[in-house]
Amino acid sequence: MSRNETYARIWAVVRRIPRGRVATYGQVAHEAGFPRQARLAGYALHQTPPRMKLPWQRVINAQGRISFPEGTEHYDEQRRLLEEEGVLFLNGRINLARYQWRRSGEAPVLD
DNA sequence: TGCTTGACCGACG
DNA sequence: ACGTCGGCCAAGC
Repeated sequence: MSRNETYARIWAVVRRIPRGRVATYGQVAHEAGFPRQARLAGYALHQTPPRMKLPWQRVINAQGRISFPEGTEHYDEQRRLLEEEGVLFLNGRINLARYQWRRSGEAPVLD
């Protein structure tokens, strides 16, 4: 499988994440068909051309945190975009139980 | 070619 | 709540 094909599959998954929800790198990789390759998802996003207008901000790490160091432009931008769509941060952390995107039929979303 | 790095993760102490 | 380690694998030098 070519590199572009691999990235295309990852991008396709990211595009499916609804507004106001988030997914982890590992989850995105897994659903794209690459289990245990979280880094691949991160790398694909890193390589995303800005003009693609992908909802990249909806991908966060498994700890419920933004993967950029706090205080960087990237961090601020991602956090702003997420808060704009209603995602709440508590101590720099997103509650995955509440905001993680799940395909219908899986795990309940609690309040 | 080989080595290091990284928008990662899960397990373990 | 830390820190460490091994697994992953594409990029970049």
